[in-house]
Amino acid sequence: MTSEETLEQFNLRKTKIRIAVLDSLSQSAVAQSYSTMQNALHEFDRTTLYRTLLTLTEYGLIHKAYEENGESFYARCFGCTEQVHNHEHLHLKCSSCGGVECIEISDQLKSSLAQLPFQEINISAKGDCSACVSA
Amino acid sequence: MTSEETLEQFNLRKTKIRIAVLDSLSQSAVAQSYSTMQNALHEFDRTTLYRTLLTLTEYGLIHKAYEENGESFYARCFGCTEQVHNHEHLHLKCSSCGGVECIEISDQLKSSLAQLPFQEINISAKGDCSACVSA
DNA sequence: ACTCTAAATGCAACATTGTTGCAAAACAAA
DNA sequence: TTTGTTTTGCAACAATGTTGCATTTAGAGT
Repeated sequence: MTSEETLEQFNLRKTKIRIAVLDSLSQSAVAQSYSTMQNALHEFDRTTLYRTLLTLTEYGLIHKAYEENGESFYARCFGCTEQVHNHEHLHLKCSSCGGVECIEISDQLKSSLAQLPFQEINISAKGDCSACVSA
Repeated sequence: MTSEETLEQFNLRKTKIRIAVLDSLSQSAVAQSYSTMQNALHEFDRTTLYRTLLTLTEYGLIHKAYEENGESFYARCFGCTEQVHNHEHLHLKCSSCGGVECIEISDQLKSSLAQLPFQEINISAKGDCSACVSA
């Protein structure tokens, strides 16, 4: 599904920056930092980017995968809605390249987490991402 | 063990702010935000607080329990050293009071996490903290 | 107690991000 | 195309992250 179709599906206006952000995150294997996106989308005002990320997060199209020292990383959501967030993966901050990767978790870990009486459980870890390991 | 004794054990100078930060976090049941500490320790410069938190984190006396929207929460470490971090608990951000609580995790979850090939695994969740639930 | 040296602090300064208000521009429906 | 609503761009400010440097302090030795 294209970014335009996705926005349409969620009844969101198809603006340039929303399409650009969705396109960018959809094509990226790793989560992108706010500053990276700001550089890539320098044609837009940073406030607009800020609010775009808020809106897309609110509607469950993207999620904040990782945050450290004031730097936020965003990734495309798959299978999330405004009501149900399905983030059954962990976020790996690469000690080598600094990137953030979303990684699927085992069924065992999923069931352990499912027993917890909390919402929006998020696991982050540090290590080497797949790109850096294979390099 | 007193904060002074702890600092001595780690070969850290016993300065006023370090003792104050350790005392404060040791007595607190929940993690404290940077801004909270800054208000409580307004006699010290915020840069000094910033560097104190860095140093105490580096030596494993405290840890950053949670970070969201640029607000960091710190908690006392127990059983951590500079080399080995033993953060086998999750950090619960209370949807009600906004506080951050450290919660022990089950052995099952611990063993699931132990199988992962990553370091510094951190679990955060949102829900109601024990104080707000019982209130 | 005094001195010395390394470490820590306070202050200034700047970058980045978070956040809000408001007028102008863009979008979507009629 | 017109119109009403939403979004954007810009200004502005707060908070935090971060560094450099001169001053002060802590701890060791005398």
